[in-house]
Amino acid sequence: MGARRGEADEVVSAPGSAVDEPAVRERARAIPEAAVARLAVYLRVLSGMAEQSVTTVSSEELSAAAGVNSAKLRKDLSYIGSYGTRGVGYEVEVLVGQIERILGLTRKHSVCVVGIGNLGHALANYGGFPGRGFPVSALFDVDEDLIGVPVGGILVDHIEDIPRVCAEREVSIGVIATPPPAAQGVCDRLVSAGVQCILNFAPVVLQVPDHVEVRKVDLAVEMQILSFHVARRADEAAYADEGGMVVPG
Amino acid sequence: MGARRGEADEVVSAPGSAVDEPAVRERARAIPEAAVARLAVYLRVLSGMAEQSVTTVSSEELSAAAGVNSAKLRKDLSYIGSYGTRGVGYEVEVLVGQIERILGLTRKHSVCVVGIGNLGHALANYGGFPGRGFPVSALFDVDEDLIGVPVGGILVDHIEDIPRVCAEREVSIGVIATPPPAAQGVCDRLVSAGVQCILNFAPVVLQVPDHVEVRKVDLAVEMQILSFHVARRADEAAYADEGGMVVPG
DNA sequence: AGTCGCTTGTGAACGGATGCACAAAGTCGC
DNA sequence: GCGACTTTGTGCATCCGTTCACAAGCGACT
Ligand SMILES: NC(=O)c1ccc[n+]([C@@H]2O[C@H](COP(=O)([O-])OP(=O)(O)OC[C@H]3O[C@@H](n4cnc5c(N)ncnc54)[C@H](O)[C@@H]3O)[C@@H](O)[C@H]2O)c1
Ligand SMILES: NC(=O)c1ccc[n+]([C@@H]2O[C@H](COP(=O)([O-])OP(=O)(O)OC[C@H]3O[C@@H](n4cnc5c(N)ncnc54)[C@H](O)[C@@H]3O)[C@@H](O)[C@H]2O)c1
Repeated sequence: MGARRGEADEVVSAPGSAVDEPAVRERARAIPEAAVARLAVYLRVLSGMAEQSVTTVSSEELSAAAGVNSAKLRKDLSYIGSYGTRGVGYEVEVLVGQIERILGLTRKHSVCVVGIGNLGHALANYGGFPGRGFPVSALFDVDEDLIGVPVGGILVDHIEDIPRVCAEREVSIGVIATPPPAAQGVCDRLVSAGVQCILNFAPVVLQVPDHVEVRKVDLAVEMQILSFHVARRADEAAYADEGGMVVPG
Repeated sequence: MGARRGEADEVVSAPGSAVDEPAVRERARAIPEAAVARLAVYLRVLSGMAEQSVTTVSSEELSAAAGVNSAKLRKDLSYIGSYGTRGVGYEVEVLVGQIERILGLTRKHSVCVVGIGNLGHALANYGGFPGRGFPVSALFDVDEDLIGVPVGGILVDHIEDIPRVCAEREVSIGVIATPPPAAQGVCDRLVSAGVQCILNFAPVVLQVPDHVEVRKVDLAVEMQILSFHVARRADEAAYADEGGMVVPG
């Protein structure tokens, strides 16, 4: 989620509103964020199964393939409706369709990448996005040597042209791959151009208005989390040595 | 802090049962996973402040810079100890040191990258890892044309050599940037070589033994989560239009 | 010393996510 | 058509993480 300025935290549920139907609202808006992330994983696994002509799958099989608990998987699927058959399982095609519907993948989402350096090149050349409904349709940089150069089949435009090009190509997701100091400025430009979703690779905390959704990918943070686990494990080992733990086997 | 009026309130938490908690003192290192991730972010913000010669910072300032709630920040910091001064704030240097200690960053963690394609090249060339205590010290691929070629100053080795090279260079973190079908095999090799932490970019669910820590970066999933929010927002707008919703001021 | 204002650190309440366990609901075999 | 078997969908208890609110502690100023 995007960082919000001062305090004003947005309350998701409508307060004292008179007539409220929390239970059976046709489209459940109440899907937990964590469940959404897992649905995307299930979708990938299911797509793979569909390619191998698997027609039905049980929660046990699917959960194993996705690396989660089967009860959790069933609960996740229950958020989007009841599409299983008791005693049998789920039809792969149906689940794929329903998850795509919920994730909004029935519509194409054009992507732009800003900052065509090492990472930007890799992203622009990556075939995995178009294949999943996220065509990369615009690239931007400030480097004059890059402007007009084709990368992954798309010409690089100057960031001054973000508003025009994003509007023309109906960009709905902006990916930031610039050096950290440039990220906030680029972000502001994207927001001004009407882009409401941003994926940020620069290790900075972006400030955005409430209506813009930001997700970040921070590799240094990932590594530091791994480092923490190494350290913790070392601590535990030390404790086990000293505190007399019985090693099995 | 919590001793309300009467001081000898110690025994408050003794609900009935007699012998129940053997694991009270085991490890004070019970820092929630989510807090660890945020500590890494605080560390980066604090490092930036230190560079600008900021010496002290309040929880309010730091939390704003890190994009979180100030109470949450204080609680996160409380997991690692009490290093603040009431009425004043925290000393930047002290916090940096303590967070580094907790995250295990006092030790260098050598990294290897497997799969030197688009993404692997970007990672190998990235200067942000060495600068944060994660030197990239080995690269692997299967492509004969790449073996022996220097990328980012490191020669690419064949994956057959993973055990030897990883041992020699004391690699503790393995990064997987191969095509999805190769990822599990590479993962198994890394695990056999003693690598206990893996960062996976391939969109597959890796199976590993319990003692190995895996984190994944899945860009397609990130985009699909963004897509979900776009769809949800569209739904809400449609609902507001149709169902006469009162927009709060 | 007193006290005033500021900020930390933390109980406690809350809310959301997880996992268990089981009734409901279906299929299959006979 | 019936009963046995399988698997879903979910109520419930639990756990984890977030947020609030405030006493305790510190420095500054008088
Ligand atoms: N390369 C990696 O593997 C990697 C890994 C993790 C994070 N990152 C982060 O991703 C970002 C990009 O990394 P990189 O290695 O590709 O850097 P890079 O230096 O190779 O590329 C940065 C690109 O951004 C362009 N740029 C600079 N200012 C700009 C602006 N104001 N508007 C638009 N474009 C601008 C530059 O011209 C350059 O082409 C950095 O923030 C980096 O910290 C990179
Ligand atoms: N490029 C991106 O921006 C991007 C984005 C998201 C995810 N990914 C994922 O990252 C991975 C790599 O992407 P890429 O674009 O760099 O692919 P790529 O095809 O450019 O590179 C893959 C590299 O892996 C090597 N390789 C193949 N089999 C191997 C094996 N068994 N052992 C070691 N190396 C092997 C190939 O020789 C090649 O050099 C893929 O799984 C992809 O889905 C990439």
